[in-house]
Formats: sequence, C-alpha cells, structure tokens
Amino acid sequence: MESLDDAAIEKVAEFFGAFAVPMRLKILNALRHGERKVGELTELFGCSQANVSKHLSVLAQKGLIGKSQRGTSVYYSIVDPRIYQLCDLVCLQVGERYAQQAQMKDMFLNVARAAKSPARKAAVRRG
Amino acid sequence: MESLDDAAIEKVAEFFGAFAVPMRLKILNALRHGERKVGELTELFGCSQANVSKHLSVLAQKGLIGKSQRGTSVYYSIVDPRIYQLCDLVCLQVGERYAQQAQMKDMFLNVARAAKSPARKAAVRRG
DNA sequence: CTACTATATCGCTAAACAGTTATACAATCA
DNA sequence: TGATTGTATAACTGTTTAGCGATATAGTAG
Repeated sequence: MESLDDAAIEKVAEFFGAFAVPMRLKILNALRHGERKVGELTELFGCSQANVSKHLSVLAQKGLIGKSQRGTSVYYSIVDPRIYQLCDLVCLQVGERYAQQAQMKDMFLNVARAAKSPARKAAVRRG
Repeated sequence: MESLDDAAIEKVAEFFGAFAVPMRLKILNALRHGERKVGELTELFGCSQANVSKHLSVLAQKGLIGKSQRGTSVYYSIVDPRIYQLCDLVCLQVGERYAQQAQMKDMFLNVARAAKSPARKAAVRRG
C-alpha cells in the first residue's frame, strides 16, 4: 500500500468506509448465504425501507453487491465473497482487543474459528 | 462475523472506520518501517500539526498505534503489523475494481505483488 | 524561575452522512 | 385504464468529524 498516490489512497479509504457503518455490516452478514430482497432486509432489521435501500445503493455503487430485478422485487447479492476474509480478519483483531471482556471475546473468537473451518466455503451458495 | 451482536458489530464498524480516512492511511503507511514523531509526520504531509495529532489520538485510542515519549518528542509506532494484511487485502480488491484504469491498476497490483513477496517481512524493522 | 521546543487540546466552520417521513417510480395484476 | 405492491429518491434533521488557527500543557535547557 506504500506506493499509492493520493487518489488511490482515497479509493482505499472509501472502500474501508463501506464497512464502517453497522447497518452495512449487518446487510453484508445477511447476504452471506445468498441473495435477499429489500423487503426481507427491512423486516430483518426493523428499520425504515428507505434506510436499507440507501445503504444498498452505497454498497452497490462501491461494487460490493449486485442487484437483480425479478418481478417487482429487487434481489441483492454479494459480488465477491472474499470480502468476508476482510471481515473475519478484522473480527479476529477486534476480538483480541476486547479479550478482557469474556463475552465479547468468545463471540469474536467463534468467528475466527469459523473462518478457519473448511465448512465455511461450502456456505457461500446462491439463493 | 455472523454471530456477532449489535455491540460487537459496532466495534467492528469502528475498527473499519479507523482506516476509512485518507490521512490515517497515510499515517499508517508512514509507520510501516518504524516509529515516527509527530513533527516528522506533520512535515511529511504538509498539514497542520493539530490535525496529525488528532488522527494519532484516534489511532491510539483504537489500539492500532502506541506512543512513547522521549524527551519533548512523542514517538508513535504500529502495535500489530498484521493491520497491513488488511490494507494489502483491500488494495488487492480495490485494484481489481479499478482494473480499467491502467495507471491505477498498476499501482494496486504492485501492492499485491509486494504483499506476496517474502522480502516484505524483513522490512518491518524499528527505527 | 524564564525561555524554548514539541505535542495536545480547544473552539470553530464546513462538509458528510445516517436516519427519518413523504413522495415518486416501476412492475404486476384486475 | 386503475389499483397494488415493492423499491428508489427527495427533502429534511441531527450528529459526527476532518480540517484549521490559537492556546494550553509538558519536557528540557539555561
């Protein structure tokens, strides 16, 4: 990353920014096992449909998710499952940071275990 | 990451947020090969000392960097070099995203090559 | 003590953005 | 056509924050 100029650094920062909002992380989580329509996500999170839609736009605009209209519904899905490598790497480091708080530690370390298990790869199926 | 509750999700989001600001990425870049004092960073970036100091505070508060006062100067350094794994993983993915723009693509892919090279590990020395 | 240097913090402004409600748009069905 | 359903956008509010200059604080030297 050292050799990047200012424009590239900004792109990288924007990419990180896509993951820096809890609601967007929840959306990415929800898309782990396949596509979801907007209404499903809205109901799942119990927030406004407009909010979900806006975050989906952001994620789509950054190239993290793709959309597919079928009927009156729009289905969103992960473009590249490698983003979960990122998430799990972060979970690992955040988990260690909060190692004092037993409950949190366990949560994060469960994530770390799941990331190492080969069963995870099979879980990336499409709806 | 799936099993995380709202509080943990927020921690993860905050962690990503640390990397979501260009100036902070530049600072982390500058700390790759060892510690730096505030004045060095200020001069390096040509911005206000207050700004650098504030970003350093953010990074330190999130546990990404540590400080060591010696004389009237304060030296900051990376706590855990694994954060560069994150950065390089992101560079790789961002680079592919901008594969159309030849110049940018080259930059990012150089990063990817460097990340795979064993020579990189030796580069993590301390000033 | 004073003077000097280096860093941290304060006060501020402007911009970005997450969230809301209300409305517009698009696709299907009667 | 009109009605209905599902999604996107508009308009707005409040909060956050990156940036700056000015000031306060901490350490050193004389």
